[in-house]
Amino acid sequence: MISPKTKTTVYKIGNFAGQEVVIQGWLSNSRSSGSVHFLTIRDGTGFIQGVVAKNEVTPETFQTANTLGQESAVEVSGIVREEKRAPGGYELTIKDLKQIGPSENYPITPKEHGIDFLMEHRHLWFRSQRQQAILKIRHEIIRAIRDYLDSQGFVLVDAPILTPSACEGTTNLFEVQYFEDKAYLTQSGQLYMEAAAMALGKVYCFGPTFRAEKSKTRRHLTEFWMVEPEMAFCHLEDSLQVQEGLVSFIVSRVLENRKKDLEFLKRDTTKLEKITSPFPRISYDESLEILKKKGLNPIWGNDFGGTDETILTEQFEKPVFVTHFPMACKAFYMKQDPVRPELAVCADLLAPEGYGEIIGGGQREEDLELLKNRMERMKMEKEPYQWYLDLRRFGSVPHGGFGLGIERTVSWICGLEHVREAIPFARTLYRIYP
RNA sequence: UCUGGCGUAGCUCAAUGGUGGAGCAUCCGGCUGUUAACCGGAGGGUUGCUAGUUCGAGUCUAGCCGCCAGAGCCA
Repeated sequence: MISPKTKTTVYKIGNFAGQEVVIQGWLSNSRSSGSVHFLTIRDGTGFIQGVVAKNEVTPETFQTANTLGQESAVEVSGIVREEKRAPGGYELTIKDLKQIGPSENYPITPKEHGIDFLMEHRHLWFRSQRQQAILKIRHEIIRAIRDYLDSQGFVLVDAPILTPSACEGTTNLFEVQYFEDKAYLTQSGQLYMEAAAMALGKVYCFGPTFRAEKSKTRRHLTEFWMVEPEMAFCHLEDSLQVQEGLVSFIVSRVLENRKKDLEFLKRDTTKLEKITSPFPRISYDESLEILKKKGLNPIWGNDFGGTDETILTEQFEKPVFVTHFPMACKAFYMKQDPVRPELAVCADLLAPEGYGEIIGGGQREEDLELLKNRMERMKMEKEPYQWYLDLRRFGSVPHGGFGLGIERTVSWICGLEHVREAIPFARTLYRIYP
């Protein structure tokens, strides 16, 4: 074992210029020029090139450097040296090298690979620099969400994953055996958050949600993460201000703390720098006018398709709120507009650059009779929802909230082609391995 | 579920209906500044599966399987 005193990480290596340090990591790539081996070592905090020269190390160490396979686990000891040619500014002149865990025939070579192969090897793929950058940005986004909501006085209330019935439809739920009964994996914690908001005022849940939809697009996963804030004594405009505050805070924190990762992903950060409060608001009716001017033929009452969203968001540099959708395309709990009952008091937030809907939200129907009537019209069973109707029987207040999709947000901020890269282990229609 | 596309070496891809190849990876050799290093050599194949057309099928036809992109639905 090499002395643990000088152990450090690639991230902190600049503090040790001229000194001998120990790095523990993996060999991500190697090259050789005969008497000099160049080993690219990664340790989770960064990548650094180690140089092993034949006349500076023992023959055994030199031979080890020559035979290490890609992704071998190693412990190296070497002198930190400033090096203008190195991408990180520093190199390691290796003095000693130990193989901790061997690796032979690593499947992901330094050449291009197809997406199916990479997804099949997801457990190894995210050792790559690109995937590490995405995972770090995802972490920063989640941290920013919690920091922001916590600082605004929200209380985290965990919603159940196993639920007795559907929040919305029933066809797109994963059914599981629950002892003698059937249960479903949650598709939203929102109804539970309404209960929590009546106890604590401002709450949010953060967890996985599940949709058994047979969707096969770059924006869909069957298991994805959502943050769902819910607020009592809240009108639509209050909720929109929380949303634009949250989203602009997320973007600014990623720009502040993960600039290098964004650069590695070749993300155009000038577009992200424009994401500041407030965001534009247009009504559903206005959005149809915009689509008509662009030569499309939208039908009033229908939800947007992917093309509609792309064209709409191209009109704005910031995310845009589309408010007051027709009741017909929204869930039973949405509050209907008192002036125009065919509309819901709701808003979706569409991300720029064609990334589509990242938030859906609105005010909830707080009137017991209106809610019961609507459930009857939609032929819903009322028995499983008695607890939910209780919220309207005992001190009902105007309230609302929203759900922000984590993977779509990560995908937008990172500039990804597909949400499957925005989550560590993606679950899609045809993939549940690894 | 629907529409379109693809399936050839471990990986990424070539191959007019007529002897299945290249680059990378692997193994061997060379090189003291490489950056997806480079140079020389070697091994590596039930062309997704089944049936059919044909003197002859990786190539054409049908069915099935797998994957990709999009639609619907949604965050």
